[in-house]
Amino acid sequence: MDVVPSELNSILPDEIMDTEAIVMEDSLPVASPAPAPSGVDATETSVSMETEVPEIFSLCSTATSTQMTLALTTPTTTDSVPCTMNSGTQLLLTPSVSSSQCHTPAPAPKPTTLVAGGLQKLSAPFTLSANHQLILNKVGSSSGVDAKSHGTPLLKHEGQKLVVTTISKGGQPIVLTLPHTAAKPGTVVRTGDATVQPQQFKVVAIGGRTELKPVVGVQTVSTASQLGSSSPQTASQNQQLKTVQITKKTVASTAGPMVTKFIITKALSSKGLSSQTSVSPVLTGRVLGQGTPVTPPRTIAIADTLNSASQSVPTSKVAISPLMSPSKTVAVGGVGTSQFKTIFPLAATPSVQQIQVPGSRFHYVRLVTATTASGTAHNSSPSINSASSQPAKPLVVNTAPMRMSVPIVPAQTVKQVVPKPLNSTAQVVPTQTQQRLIMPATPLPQIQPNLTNLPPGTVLTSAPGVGNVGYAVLPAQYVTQLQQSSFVTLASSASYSTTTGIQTQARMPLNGTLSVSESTTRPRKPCNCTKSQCLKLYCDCFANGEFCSNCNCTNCFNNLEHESERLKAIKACLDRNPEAFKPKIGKGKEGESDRRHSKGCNCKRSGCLKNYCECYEAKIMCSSICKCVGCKNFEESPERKTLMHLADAAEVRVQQQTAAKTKLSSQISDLLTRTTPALPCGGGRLPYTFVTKEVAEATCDCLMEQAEQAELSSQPQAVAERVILEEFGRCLMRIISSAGKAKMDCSINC
DNA sequence: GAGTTTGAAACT
DNA sequence: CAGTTTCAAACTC
Repeated sequence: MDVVPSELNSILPDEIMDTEAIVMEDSLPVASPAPAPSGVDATETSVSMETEVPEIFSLCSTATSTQMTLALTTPTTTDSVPCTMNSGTQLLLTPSVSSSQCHTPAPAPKPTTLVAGGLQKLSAPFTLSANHQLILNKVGSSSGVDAKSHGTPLLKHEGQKLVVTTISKGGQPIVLTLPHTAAKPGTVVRTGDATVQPQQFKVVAIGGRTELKPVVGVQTVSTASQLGSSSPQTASQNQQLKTVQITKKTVASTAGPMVTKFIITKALSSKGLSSQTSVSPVLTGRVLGQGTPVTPPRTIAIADTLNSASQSVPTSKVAISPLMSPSKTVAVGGVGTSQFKTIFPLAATPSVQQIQVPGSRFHYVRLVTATTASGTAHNSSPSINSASSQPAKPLVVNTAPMRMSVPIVPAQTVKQVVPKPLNSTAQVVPTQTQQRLIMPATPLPQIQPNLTNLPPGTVLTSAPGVGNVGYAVLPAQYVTQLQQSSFVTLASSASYSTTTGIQTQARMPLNGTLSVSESTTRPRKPCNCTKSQCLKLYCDCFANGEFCSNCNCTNCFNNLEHESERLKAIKACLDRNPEAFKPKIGKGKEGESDRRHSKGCNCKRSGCLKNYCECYEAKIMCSSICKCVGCKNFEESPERKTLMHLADAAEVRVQQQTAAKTKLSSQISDLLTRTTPALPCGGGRLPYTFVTKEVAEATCDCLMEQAEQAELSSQPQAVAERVILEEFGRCLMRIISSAGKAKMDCSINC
């Protein structure tokens, strides 16, 4: 069987699956290139906006009498995952392995692994392993059979084939048989051969869960197709591959040390304006767990801590956005209009579900607080408390599942959310029993009728003691701001900040000064609305589902202080146009350009060659649906070409200037570094200005004093010089010591 | 920076 | 749905 079942395909969104892959080398041979399955239309891999994710499967590869549980995510409190990245493109993780987790064939009352958890139907709660992450189970053949009999998806190796067996929604087994030869990203290769063959999987984060899905040829075809390539080979040429390599050594495996290597390959289209390329991908921590910060140029944010306790996740409908993976930041659209969704990694991996409503620009996130026990999320502890104390009155959400919408952040707001471990007082990643999710989310009243009073930006929290579902809804820019600003504190033990407080934090960092990140990475230009109260689509902030922040608007109601007004305005806009908040730039019909204005422009005097024109502003050409007059924004337009050349030239100049400035700054920095003494403790370098005129004079005085004393005591010249030099050395030490102390004091005070 | 132009949004 | 008004951004000087 060489064709992926449609059920499986349906859960593999192209945008997610095309761009990521994990290569598992677990004493597994490297596979030869896998031919893309023929006769499969690449479009089949596309996923509807709202996708049912029927299964989470664990991949259990049979290995001869060896049993290994391999967690892709950060292990738990008992496991540590050293994480390194080479050349900024590869991340090496070395998780320890529990040898006895995966293969338990018998059903457990409180399943702790996927294998033991039974059928992983989306609609039914399931239990993840200790760290709530995908577990690759390497089991013996006999164990695999047992596990399969319990409905656990298995990844079996049969010669040259990798068979992923699971149960579809309809109860039908889904068997994914991998081609014998598969060596390319986006293909799945079997496991277990002595010959090294790359087995590649795609990490699919679904609603907070990360699933490792084998990449099959169909996906490869899709990728190639999307990237405009006619073959997988061409596709690979057009892609930049970001690889996350996870190396695992079994520690307790009965089979002895094993090395498992995962390679998460992020493919980026080289097409500058394509939706796949506008942003460096971010792999949130669900995939790999606690990670070491990754260095540029390509940042792969590895998620933070994970719980060790079992958690259940009531999964009903998990949205896989066709636009992006939930665990990464993906550009949608093109320059100027690209939109991004930033999804935060959560500690409780399976507890965030994303749901996208067809036709909606919002991505709904369902956040379910996981518990430490095997109970469902409905029994979870509250994730965010102190709702009553918040002036903005965050709603206490009942236990019913609810959907959260996530406004997509405009292109300018693209940021790589890098969850970084904070100190004890600043913790973004929730603890084991609590979740703190700050999610760019906006509830859509028409979809969430019981939350019609929730305007975008409302922070939803669960009440202490009664909450089981924690929601935090914040405008997208807050997410990015909060994420990038280290001052954000989401301590699990502290009371959750009020909504007003959060907003204040977003606008004003805790230290009272505008943070560099905020000032330099502000999502977009501030608005200048004066009459619309920023509650009409005239306001770009409002139109983008964001709060006004650092804007120049007057009488602004686009904030948490005016929730009700804002909600009404949103509702009014949606009443007028249900697609008011949808991106205006989207994909056109088949055969047309990839991007086009959803409504078309109506320009009359600008020739569609000025930024008045929304098409031109979005750097796309006018299409047949435009009603513009005298349009010059078409492919062969000489005026357009001239403008483009001018724009390119201007861009080059800007880049050159930027490069020159950077170089100058670097040189200055080097100069300062070379001219400043190093602290004895190695804690940095002192500013050269520490040697002030007064310090120099005092030093000279000391030296002169020593010289005079030596002279008075009729010391030989050699002795006098030595005394003077010793005094000079003491002076230097005092200067250094004082500087270090001052620096330390400064750091404490600051 | 003030004034003008422009086209989308809002309104009728 | 079309015409008009309002609005804020883009643009010009």
